[in-house]
Amino acid sequence: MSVAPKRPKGPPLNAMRAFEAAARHVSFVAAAEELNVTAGAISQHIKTLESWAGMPLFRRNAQGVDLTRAGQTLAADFTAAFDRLADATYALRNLKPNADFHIATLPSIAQLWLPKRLSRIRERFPEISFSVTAMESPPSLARELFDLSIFFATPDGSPDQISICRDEILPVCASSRAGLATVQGAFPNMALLHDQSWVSDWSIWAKTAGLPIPDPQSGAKFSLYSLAVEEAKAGAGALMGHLCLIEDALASRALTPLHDHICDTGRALVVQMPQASRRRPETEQVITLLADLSLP
Amino acid sequence: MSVAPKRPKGPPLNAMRAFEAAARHVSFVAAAEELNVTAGAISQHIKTLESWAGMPLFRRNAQGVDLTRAGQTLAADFTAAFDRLADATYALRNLKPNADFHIATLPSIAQLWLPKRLSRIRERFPEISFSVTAMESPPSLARELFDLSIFFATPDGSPDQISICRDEILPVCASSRAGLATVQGAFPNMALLHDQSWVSDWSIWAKTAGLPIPDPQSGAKFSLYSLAVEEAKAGAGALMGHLCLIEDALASRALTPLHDHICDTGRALVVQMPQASRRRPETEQVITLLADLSLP
DNA sequence: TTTCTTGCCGTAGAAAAACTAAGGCTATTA
DNA sequence: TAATAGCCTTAGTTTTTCTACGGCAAGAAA
Repeated sequence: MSVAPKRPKGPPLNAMRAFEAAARHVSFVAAAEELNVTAGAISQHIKTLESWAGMPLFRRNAQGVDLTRAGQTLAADFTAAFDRLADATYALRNLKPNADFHIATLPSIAQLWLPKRLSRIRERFPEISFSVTAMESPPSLARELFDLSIFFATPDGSPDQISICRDEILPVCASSRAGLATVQGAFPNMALLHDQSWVSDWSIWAKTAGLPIPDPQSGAKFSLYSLAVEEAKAGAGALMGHLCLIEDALASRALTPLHDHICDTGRALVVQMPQASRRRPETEQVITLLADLSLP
Repeated sequence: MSVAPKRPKGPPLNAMRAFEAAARHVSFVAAAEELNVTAGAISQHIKTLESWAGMPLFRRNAQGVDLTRAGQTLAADFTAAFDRLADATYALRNLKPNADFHIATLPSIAQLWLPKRLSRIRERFPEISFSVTAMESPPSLARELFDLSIFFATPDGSPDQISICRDEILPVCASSRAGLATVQGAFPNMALLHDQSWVSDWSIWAKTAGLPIPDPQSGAKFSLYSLAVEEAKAGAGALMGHLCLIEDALASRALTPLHDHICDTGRALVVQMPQASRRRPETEQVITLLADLSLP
């Protein structure tokens, strides 16, 4: 006769959220990044949930995790539930008229492309504060409270995204060294500069240009593209330039093309917004201002 | 140029849950009871949410709370979301084959009606542990992890509930005092005994019996009906007996009716189960055993 | 092979969140 | 006029959650 004094407690909400994120990403580290915590925290949450359920939900392999049968069954339910909760959260946030407008984007876009546009946007909406969060890969707008994300991507035709311009690349260097580069036999006749996460830029360009480059991954690597741009301006070598990111440097003649072949990477600068019901009223206008080409 | 380093954080999950419960009950204390915390905790959660949202969600009046316009808008969204989450939670719990089976019921039912039936149920399902949680009012099975609730209620014809027997009352007292009670002019000729939450029992019976009782709310009040039953057995006075709760005492002649009028309160002993998708597989059989009248 | 890298685990201590307890205030009920 | 019912606030405690960091195992690279 066990007369329990307390109502049965469900599992902790935070543990459920951690499980949902981990299941969706099939990765503890990715879930941790989404939730802004360490992977250890995710691991503990999931252990809590597993011990509540009395069975394992993930199989831990050395090179990653995957869901058990039970875990798979649950993941769908939890994702549906947290989707609804995200709806409610957006609704809550959107009640506030002048809440912060959050933009997620690549560090390079944040530094090289956005500032000019953002200042015009701020002029247009002086009462709203615009926050920019830099990250390496696009957040899920179904889950995180961003009002806009701007990344290089292959457009998928969804009505929630708008393609601003194609991602076109061509080699550039400091104008002061431009003359020297092309006269010799080897191309380019100087060190290569790379962004750490775009190390294959030179190979891609070389292939479409039909210009064999001996060792297209050699050279200095920078964790931020803007650092590589600065180095290039300073004459440190040749950089594979993404047109939309170096428009200023080209206009001011700080950088000069090393070759006239422009390679289209097939991707584009894509602005993605949340599903219609979650959008801030300003969204459309902000996008118009972002896409506007008539900049000073 | 505010480049925020961190992803925007949503409101704390626990605050959302507290808000949802408070909005549904339109009461902080009721929400607190459902969530097994104090009202102060709910109050703080809601304040957290309100400060996150930047606007009040509840209006605090001296005799209770009510939702603001904004709060009303949100309540529906949050309730939908937590309903889904409850689905997921039930699914998680139901993965475990022999998880505890939780029954919610009135203290009086738990003490006077359930034990006999429960022991037969335990015989039938020796591998499952049955927990009984006593509470004053039925929990929401859409939200709390109970597998069954048993309360006095007016049946509403839902397929998720089964009516076991009508709630019929008649006055009783210790058999040793039965002869004395009815001979005098006043009825009953002894002190009245009451359960604190059923103080109008005597009035209800008196009205249908056509027997005026001078002061039907006077007499000793007990916080538990079973205490009143014990007192009655000990000869302390007359109790309004609920037939299904005193069946044993009547059978053993520890208590004797003081009058032959039986009053139907219009309510019934109702067993309620969660919606079909959330039920434990044993539920139907458990109910059959509960409803079975052929008891020793 | 050996070494590097990636991703999860475990533990301990630190930080943050949540909860309780207790005293106050206001309006309704007796 | 008192008692009751609800909510509030504050302070202090308890519980939860998080980070930091050393470990381990498997696959990739040298």
